Amino acid sequence: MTQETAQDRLIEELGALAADAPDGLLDRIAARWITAPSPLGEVAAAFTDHGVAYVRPARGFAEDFRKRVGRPLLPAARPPAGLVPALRDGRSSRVGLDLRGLSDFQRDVLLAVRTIPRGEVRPYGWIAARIGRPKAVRAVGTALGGNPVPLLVPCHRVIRFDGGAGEYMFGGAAKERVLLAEGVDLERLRELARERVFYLASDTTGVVCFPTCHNARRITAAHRHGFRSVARAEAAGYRPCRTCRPVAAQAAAG
DNA sequence: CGCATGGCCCTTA
DNA sequence: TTAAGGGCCATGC
Repeated sequence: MTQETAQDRLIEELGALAADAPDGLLDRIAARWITAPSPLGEVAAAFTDHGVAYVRPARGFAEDFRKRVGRPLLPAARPPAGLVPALRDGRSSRVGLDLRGLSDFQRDVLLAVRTIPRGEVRPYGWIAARIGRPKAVRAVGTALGGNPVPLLVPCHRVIRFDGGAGEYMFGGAAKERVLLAEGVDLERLRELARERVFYLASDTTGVVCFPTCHNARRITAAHRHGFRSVARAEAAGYRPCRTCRPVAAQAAAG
């Protein structure tokens, strides 16, 4: 018998045991799941008593879950509060997550990504800087590739510094589609990038932002100035926005 | 500019 | 235990 078959058998038996257990115990052993519409199509979400642990397309979900999480999976009577709207349009970010079993690094990455507001994007390097590992840029991408809860941890809002969408577990096109649904104009970001503009500043507030920061979007054309780096903006007398925190992606960039 | 390359660091096989 | 490689990025032609 292969190891995988043995493992499947074990999971199945655990599930059978769990089915007869009292409710409280059951919910500590098994996960529950629901399906819901999302910009990626119909998705399913599995949750434990700690929070949502896994989100993937509804098609083939149970098998994906078994491979990745390996814990009995039972249907849920109702989803946790806020989950369905969060999956539908990414507006509610208050859904509890079960991130046990992840590395510290991956958890740090996911929690940082969760702070990116709907309608905005940040580069991979910004996440790296935020978690105190400014050089672990590629590793951030690796960590996001393993995001167990896409949409809830909005990894689609992390893009390349040059305005390219970058990779995505469901493909780059899907990433652009989700961002478009959230109101992000990637085309404009790429245009700016072509002119070497990665930050926008306002000469009325003296603040420099990432272009998608809601503060940056209110700058009128007459007062808007583009910059190639935070360092250059600071040299021109601007300070980084305290909302979007455009820390210098790389210290050397001048 | 567009492309290639080298550095970086976490994860997996 | 190690080595290879990835959802990147700055730099050098």
